[in-house]
Amino acid sequence: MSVALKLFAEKGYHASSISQIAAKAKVSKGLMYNYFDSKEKLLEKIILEGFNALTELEYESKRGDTAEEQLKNFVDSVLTNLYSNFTYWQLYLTLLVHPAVQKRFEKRMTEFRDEFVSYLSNIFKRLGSREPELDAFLLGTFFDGLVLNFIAAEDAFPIEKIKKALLSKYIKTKPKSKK
Amino acid sequence: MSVALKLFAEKGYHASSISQIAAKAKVSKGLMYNYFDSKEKLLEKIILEGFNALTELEYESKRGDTAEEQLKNFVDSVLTNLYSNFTYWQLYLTLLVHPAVQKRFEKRMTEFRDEFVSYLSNIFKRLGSREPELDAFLLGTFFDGLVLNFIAAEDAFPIEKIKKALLSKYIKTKPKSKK
DNA sequence: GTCTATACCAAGATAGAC
DNA sequence: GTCTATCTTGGTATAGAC
Repeated sequence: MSVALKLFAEKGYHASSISQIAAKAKVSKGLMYNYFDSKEKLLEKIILEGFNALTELEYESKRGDTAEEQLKNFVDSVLTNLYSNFTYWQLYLTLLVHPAVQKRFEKRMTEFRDEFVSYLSNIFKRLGSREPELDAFLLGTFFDGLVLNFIAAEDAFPIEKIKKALLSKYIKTKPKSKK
Repeated sequence: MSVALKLFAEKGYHASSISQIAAKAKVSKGLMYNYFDSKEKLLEKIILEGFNALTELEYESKRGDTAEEQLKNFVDSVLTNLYSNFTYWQLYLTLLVHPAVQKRFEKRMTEFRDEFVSYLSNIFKRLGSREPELDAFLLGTFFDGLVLNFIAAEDAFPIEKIKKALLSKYIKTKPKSKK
């Protein structure tokens, strides 16, 4: 499955053949069908597993007491996860991009995204934002852009710089009155 | 070519067959090969044409005298273009997402992106940003996220709201008269 | 320019031996 | 569980008639 994930993410579902996957995984083509009913079922399994990983991320990121801390942890988790689960994110992107594929996982993805946004807007509300939902949406959108850029140009990607910049944009460390 | 563009963008290059394209375009499969040497050459032609459209956008967006005006026009052009060239953007995304495909157009894409970013950072410099390159990069990344979201959920996308929010984030106007 | 017919191949999937 | 051999389908691409 990890071999298949990698191939699907890198070259796309249709461009990756069972033969290639089997060869890279060092098993025969026939054996593949002992473990997975079809190529499509294989994709499905991988995607569902990927969603689980993202859900863990969701819990993990909800640490901290103050809104500032929580936002910091959130940004941190997302970016760290972007590194360690690179391939999952890449696959997730291919789903977003192709509505045809996406349809089958739409519900789960919308659920997932809604939770993210509602959690974020709660933080923004407590940070004093006048339009917390909009701010949450904007940050979420920015994250999507990040994922995209990171995947397109992994190396030339100043992730630490971005983290700092993001936080300083959103968290106004007020010179006069601190909370 | 427009039929092929649509299919490639929606279902992906490999998932779209010459037969499908021919059928939708109401010509025979055989005739396709009179106009295009191969499926790959067809893709190539489409992509290059798409780049040209984006280049036009680039010129179009460079209107205005003050930095504020220019930024506004820039944001405006990008979002308007997102509407009207939806399918091109979608195809452009599929390229970004799959490094294997991307390699062949990497140079052109990097060129294109660099121009965008350098133009934007010039604007930010004149707006008084302390880190104009970073700001330009952040906005560029945000745009990518926008494209992604717009494609994934075209309908539920509050594009006008976003435009306003973006501009008010970057352009500090004294909030007085109009609402 | 446009079609039909067809060559050729690689893909997904199955059968059956061990 | 694992393999090899094989079936079937659908894909890209070509040939050749009109």
